[in-house]
Amino acid sequence: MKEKKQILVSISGPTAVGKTNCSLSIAEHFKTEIISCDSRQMYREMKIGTAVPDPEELDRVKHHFIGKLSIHDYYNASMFEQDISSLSAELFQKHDILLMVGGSGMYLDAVLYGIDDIPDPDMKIRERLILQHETEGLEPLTAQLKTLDPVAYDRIDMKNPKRVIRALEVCLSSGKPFSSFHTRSIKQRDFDILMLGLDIPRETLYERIDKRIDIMLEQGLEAEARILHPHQGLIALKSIGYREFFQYFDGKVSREEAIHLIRKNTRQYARKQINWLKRYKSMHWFHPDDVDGMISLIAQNQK
RNA sequence: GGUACCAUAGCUCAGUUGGUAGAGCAACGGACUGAAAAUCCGUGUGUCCCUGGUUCAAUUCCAGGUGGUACCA
Repeated sequence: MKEKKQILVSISGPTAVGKTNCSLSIAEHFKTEIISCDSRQMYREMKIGTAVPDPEELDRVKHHFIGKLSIHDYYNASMFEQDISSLSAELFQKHDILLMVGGSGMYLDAVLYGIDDIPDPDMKIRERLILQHETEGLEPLTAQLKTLDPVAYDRIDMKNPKRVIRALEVCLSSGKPFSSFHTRSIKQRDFDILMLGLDIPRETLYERIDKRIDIMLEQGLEAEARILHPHQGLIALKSIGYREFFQYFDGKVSREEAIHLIRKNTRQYARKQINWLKRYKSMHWFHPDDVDGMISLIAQNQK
């Protein structure tokens, strides 16, 4: 008895392009479930600013990973990759098609290619390096990396503090060069991955972004941010929509400026997402309204 | 209708004592292996309103036109 092909259908696209709506229709058509590939919708305290599907939408189709974390939890792309590996194994028992929906590029990479097994970050070392960067600048760190891992030194952007600190912390905690952990291989999986990308004209996208921000403000984004303000140092709260309100609460900008910044940063974020997604040669691009087109492409791939 | 002022990047405006121009805000391009909605790198995108005149050379000076603003009728 021949089994039907199992496909993980990834639906991605820039923020506000219309992923939720179109993925609900597709999931209903295939009577399947949705796994979120959105690094911020996982935090249950951040609902309005991350535009999670509303309760009625969550009721229509079973969603996974939304609200599974607290802002106080540590999480990363590698953990996401592990989570999706085990969850998909479980869900493919019931479904031949699974939807993965979201625009977090690095998480997508982790699913599509796998992510190398690198020792977990040692937070003490990381904090020490961050402190050193603040007090002495980037220079000593890049110099140290050059001796510990010349390969990484050549490969990594030496002007980017986060990259330099990351490489160094792995070298220091493992005793081996950071670059030695990179296998540059693609992980084999027992299911196919079909990449769908949503795209609309830039101008329309920006209109949708503005509209969405208006809705967030109506829904009480400011109040949500106010509650989270005491925790503004957390990584999760570096998110757009929150960090700008924190600047306002801290008296650094006016409320009007903060909202203006939210609009601008969201547009820039959307551009970066588009830029990231353009790299996937296997991406099939669709207008979000073309649900039928996506459904027939998925059906074709099942054969 | 008259007078004055203005017209330069997507927007607000600088500027060139005549040698084809630059700020802010926007916008755009790119990188990415455990912080990724993070972080980092890069780009001026222009018929200087139009037509003619003076000049080796006009976005700049002159004339006319067009559009705008203010005031007077």
